[in-house]
Amino acid sequence: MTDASSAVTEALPEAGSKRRQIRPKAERRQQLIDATIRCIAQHGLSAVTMQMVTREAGLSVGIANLHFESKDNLLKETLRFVAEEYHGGQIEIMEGGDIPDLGERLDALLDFQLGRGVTQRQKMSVWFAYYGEAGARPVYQKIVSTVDRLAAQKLEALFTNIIREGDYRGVDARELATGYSALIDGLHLGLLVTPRELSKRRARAVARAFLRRAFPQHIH
Amino acid sequence: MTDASSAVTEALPEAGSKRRQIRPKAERRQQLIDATIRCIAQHGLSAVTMQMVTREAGLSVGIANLHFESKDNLLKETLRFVAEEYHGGQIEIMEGGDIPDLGERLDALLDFQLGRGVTQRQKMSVWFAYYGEAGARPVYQKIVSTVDRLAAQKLEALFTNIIREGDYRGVDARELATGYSALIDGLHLGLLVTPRELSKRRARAVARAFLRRAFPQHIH
DNA sequence: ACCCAGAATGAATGAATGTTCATTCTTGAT
DNA sequence: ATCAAGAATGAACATTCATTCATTCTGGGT
Repeated sequence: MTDASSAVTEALPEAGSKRRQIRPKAERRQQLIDATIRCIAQHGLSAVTMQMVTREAGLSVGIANLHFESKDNLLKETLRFVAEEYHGGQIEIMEGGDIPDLGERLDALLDFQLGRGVTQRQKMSVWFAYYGEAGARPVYQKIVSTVDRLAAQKLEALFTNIIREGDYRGVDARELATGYSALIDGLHLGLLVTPRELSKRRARAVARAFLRRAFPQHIH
Repeated sequence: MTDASSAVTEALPEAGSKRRQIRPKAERRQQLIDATIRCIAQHGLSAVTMQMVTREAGLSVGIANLHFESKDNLLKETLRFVAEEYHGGQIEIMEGGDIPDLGERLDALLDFQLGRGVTQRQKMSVWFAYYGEAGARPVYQKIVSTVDRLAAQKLEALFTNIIREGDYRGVDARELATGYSALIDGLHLGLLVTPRELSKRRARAVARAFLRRAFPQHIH
């Protein structure tokens, strides 16, 4: 027990902190999800491996199967996290009483949807990686459509209020909401796949022009 | 073995034609690309294997590496095929002298983009499967942006002509073309991921409303 | 000071996959 | 009828990956 070797081993601070740390389950789960997002963005969903994710997280391979039961599940939970983060942010703005002016609320929504947080390559990559698999994986479809439906309802409600306030004629809130959502999705796609041709600045201008054509009094 | 087992085996016509057929290279390539498209749509890009594709094509595994040098290459060529098919169709309509009336040409474009041929789940799945990987694979980005750029130019030219013809004020052809393309992409995404909430019929109505707001004289 | 529940590790395992290549078969020319 | 060119086959191989689990380690409770 007075053996010196164990003391030396224990005091090794060289290659990062090698020290094994015990942390609560929730924290480790988030750590792994974050690492998964980075891996998907950098290598693509189809190239992601468990070894890759756990190395990125600075953890061992066993831990991933301890907190998530399988790779499939880790990927599923990662999608759920990204989907809820995005839609949660949207919904907070749309139903938030923080911004009473409807025009300003539209602006805030647009800023969120095409702003720094969401249009990070990381997040967009994850987003579309899952969309790509959604056709073949009902689980992904379900996760996305669940949050999607709620956001669509809130957006439609916001548009309905704006139409009433501005007394706009010949505008269908539901149809316009579908169009606006599709437009934002399409712009995200452009930002991801052809960033050379579409800057964030221009994407914002395009979305703003769409809203201005529909609600000229509210967007200047 | 009193029965003529070997003769029976040879004459088995039951499970498709077992007979080995020799066909020209170009035909086999297309056969494999078609099978790849079906596999991606059904199982997702990340689940596609060479065995799966060759079985779907009714061929052996070796043949794929004979005509394409690797799996990577097969996938790359499949993307190129789909991309060129889609953009080629668009461009033909946009620059085609077949339809002199500009409003009708817009209609034809919309019908193509949201019509039977393109919105087959198969094609859309492939489309977005690659978009999902594009963030991590420069090769895919390049293939898509090459054809994309040309289509964008043609669309801008068409819009410019329409703006001149209709004497529309305060409309920027370039900005509108970007918006329209993004809208179509977003609608495809909706058709793929949430087909329950977005029918083809409604997608068409949404796109048409977008155009009508911009070019009221040309779309009725 | 001691203990132990359970967090963390990573080598081992078995299954799956891309690629190769020795062999077989088809076709058109001779 | 014969033959060569090359198209087609699929068992074999090497690699990679997800998952397991015997073992080690940590920190809060006593």
